[in-house]
Amino acid sequence: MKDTTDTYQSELMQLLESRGYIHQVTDAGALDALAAKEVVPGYIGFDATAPSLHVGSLVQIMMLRRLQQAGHKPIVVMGGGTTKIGDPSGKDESRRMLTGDAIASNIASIRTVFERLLTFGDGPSGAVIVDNDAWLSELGYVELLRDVGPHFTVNRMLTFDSVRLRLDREQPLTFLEFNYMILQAYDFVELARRYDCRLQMGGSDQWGNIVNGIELGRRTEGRELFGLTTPLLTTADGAKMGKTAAGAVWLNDDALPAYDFWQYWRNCDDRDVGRFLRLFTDLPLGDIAELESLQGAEINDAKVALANAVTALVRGEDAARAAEATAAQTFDAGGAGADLPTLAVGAEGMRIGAVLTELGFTASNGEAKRKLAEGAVKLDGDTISDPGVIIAPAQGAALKLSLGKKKHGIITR
RNA sequence: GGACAGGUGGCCGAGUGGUUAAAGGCAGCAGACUGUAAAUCUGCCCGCGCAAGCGUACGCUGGUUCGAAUCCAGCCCUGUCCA
Repeated sequence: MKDTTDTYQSELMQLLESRGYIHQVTDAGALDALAAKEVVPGYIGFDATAPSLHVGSLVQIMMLRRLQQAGHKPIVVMGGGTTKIGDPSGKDESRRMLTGDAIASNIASIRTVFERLLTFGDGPSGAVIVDNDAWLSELGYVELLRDVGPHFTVNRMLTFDSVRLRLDREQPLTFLEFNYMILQAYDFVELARRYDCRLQMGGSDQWGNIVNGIELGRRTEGRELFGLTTPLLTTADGAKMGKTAAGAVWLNDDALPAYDFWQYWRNCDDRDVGRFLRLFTDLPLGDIAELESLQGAEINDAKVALANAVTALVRGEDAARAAEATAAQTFDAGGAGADLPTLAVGAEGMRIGAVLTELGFTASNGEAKRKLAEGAVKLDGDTISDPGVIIAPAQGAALKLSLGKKKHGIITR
């Protein structure tokens, strides 16, 4: 499963392997051979529990992009149907169920990101997006039992981690959730029927679900299907990707400002730069090797390149350029860039603590006062420590308010 | 159904009647050092209030007491063992 880069024939497998996407593959040799001779439609399923996906899902999205770059057909499966059930994997508790309306609106919103990263169309390698609710909700119970039921033994289902963990801990696992793995397996088979889909990809935690689909496909359709998982992505200091104290790093424009998105990448750990460049940008491997080899402070150039490239992909070129320009003005020139968060106050001004909280720099008035006392707050470069200060910019003027070195905002009237 | 053990701040985990907004650790924020990195050291770390101060908080509900996270009763939940 490793060190096979040289032996892969297909562009797809070479691309995935060389950029670090592959954790496990069901039958790497056969998949390689298939991808070398024909267009392979492949899919990844996405959750519809929130109006935006976050950085934690970006590897999967990029993998679909790679699939398309290698000439194959990416299928985005929105889990409208399965979201009604909730994947029990990796959780102790049941997920709350969403209404159909909420799911539909989440899907519409999530879709915008895919439109940036994939090329949709009817061509052989045109991306498609489908909602598994389309077939799952029409499934007849008796029909499903008869077609799929005989191929799953409860004995085996009980051995899956997602199920076993709950049972071992005597936590309830509802019948509804117990069926999740069956529906996901069914998805794969249904996609094989409708789109000739041969490959399912996903995070390493999806391995069991993916293998189920492959087996179901072999038993019901007599077809060989393939599965491929990515390594579990963590940052160099061991945290899951995409979550910061301030919240998730959302992909959608309206869920997180582009400047903050850019900063997330700009501030990544030195040790992550090369890996992230390979996974999340289209830069050629040669360029990446060069950026990665930068030492000391120069590695910051690589971080900027990373932030620019990822932001351009996910948010668009303009957003990336604006974010970079703002960062340069703010950090290098000590000024204030246009992309910084801005707050307009009335003629009567606003107490400084309230301004900090309003900008989202501090969580409460109390925290704002503590930061003032610590000497962390600067107004136009001058440290402010008196919580009684009222900020009231003159008409048309703009003041730069900073908390620490990284959080900067603009106050206008 | 029975017997034990336990439910404390974002997480882990001390605390068995007052001096406890609650030790310690992790996470987080800020300062120093740097490179908007890591590591290290230092400070902060429930909310409201300019402030004096006030309000909430130790599973839930009631009780004892001048005073309870700490004692009592009932209930809910979790873990381990028995049936």
